[in-house]
Amino acid sequence: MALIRWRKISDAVVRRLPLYLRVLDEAMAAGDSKLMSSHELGERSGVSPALVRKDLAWFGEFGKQGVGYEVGYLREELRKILNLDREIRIGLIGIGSLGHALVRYNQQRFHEDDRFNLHIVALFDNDPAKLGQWLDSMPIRPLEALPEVAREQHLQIAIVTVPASAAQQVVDRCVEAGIRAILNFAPAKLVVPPGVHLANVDVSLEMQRLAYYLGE
Amino acid sequence: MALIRWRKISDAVVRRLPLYLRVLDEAMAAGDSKLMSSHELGERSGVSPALVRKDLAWFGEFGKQGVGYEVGYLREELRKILNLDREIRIGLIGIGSLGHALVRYNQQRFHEDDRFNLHIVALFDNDPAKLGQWLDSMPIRPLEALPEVAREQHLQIAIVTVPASAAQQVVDRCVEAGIRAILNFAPAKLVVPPGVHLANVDVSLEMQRLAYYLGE
DNA sequence: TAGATTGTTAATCGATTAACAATC
DNA sequence: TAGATTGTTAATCGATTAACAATC
Repeated sequence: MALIRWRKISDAVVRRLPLYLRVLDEAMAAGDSKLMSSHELGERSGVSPALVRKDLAWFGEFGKQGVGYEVGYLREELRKILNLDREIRIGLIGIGSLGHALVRYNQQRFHEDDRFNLHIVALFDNDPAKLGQWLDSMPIRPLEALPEVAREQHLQIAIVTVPASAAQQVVDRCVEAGIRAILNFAPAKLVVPPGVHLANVDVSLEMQRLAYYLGE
Repeated sequence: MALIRWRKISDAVVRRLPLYLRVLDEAMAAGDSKLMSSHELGERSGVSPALVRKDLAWFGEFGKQGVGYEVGYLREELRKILNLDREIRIGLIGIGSLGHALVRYNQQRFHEDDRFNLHIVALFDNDPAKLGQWLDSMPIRPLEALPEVAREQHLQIAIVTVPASAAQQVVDRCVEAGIRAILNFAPAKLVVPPGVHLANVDVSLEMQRLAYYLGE
């Protein structure tokens, strides 16, 4: 698989891989048939069968002609491709109500599923009232501790849940601390240098987008 | 604008309109120049100038050649196009920690900005322990009250923050209650009939997607 | 073997960009 | 007027779909 990565995989493809993985996880949990065709995998993930095959083919040959894909095997391969076969350690910056919700959700998921490897392991906030508080047995630290903690705790992803006005500054600090993947919830257009990956979850943008369709 | 809607506007276009609106809001708040070119609007929203002009042209002629777009005017037009020029009433279903966070965020935004018209006005949850509780001066009601409340309160959007296992059922109830726009936070592929619009915010999908890039 | 489904190439579709006449 | 920028058309680019030989 790494062999084939010289050709850059488009973002549209990468976006669908977790969708496929989820379907395989569900099939595994439900004890469905050991085999799944691109037709069924596509059906259950909302993607055409041809596109499923094309997406997977970027990374290797995982199926058997006339048979389909072996659920357990394809699932393991997708986990490797997405780097989800090992623990990924995450720092969360901004411990407001959304931050709380994300920590809670993540802890639950992490503890009830031993194959779920995304793990929030460090919390940061600059509000003096929050410093010293603990959440899920993690201390809330000042942002200035980020470089040190990032190194010691091997943080690889940062989740940013601070107000929009502080977000760019916080992201800059993350980049300085060597973090190369950031999930931003602040409603702001942020800039990161090449090589750093930024994903945005913008709830108010989604709501405004939905409002458009009310006029139809 | 409504005149031109016989030709269906693509989802990619609709997705960018709130981006433009946000830039105009910010320019307005900052008291920037009264005029903005497609170049600047594009720069600040991360879209090419040509695409900005093309997107806007679907809805009318809002600019002046040689001059640009009048910030206040274009903003008002975009608000109309997005139906954000009047109050949009929203029901929230599933009052867990994420639901709490969304209510809190929405109330704050709604009260501090009198032009922000997206308003969560009704709360639902089926957990008996939560029924009878109040949140931000709204009672938490059972889901079975949805059809009645949707009618009385003129709910137009539903936000779904229930567990994945309950999400399809909840969405079906929303549709029955006449709601035609749904924002789903549950990590599940949901099905809605034609004419109903579904937007998904899937945090774990975004995280898994980011994890991919850690391998580069 | 016969039937089914993959991996892959060619065709299509749609979205973005480039270019420029119109015009403020 | 001269310079600038829109609205719009044509060209390009990339992503999806259709089709099918390979093969299990």
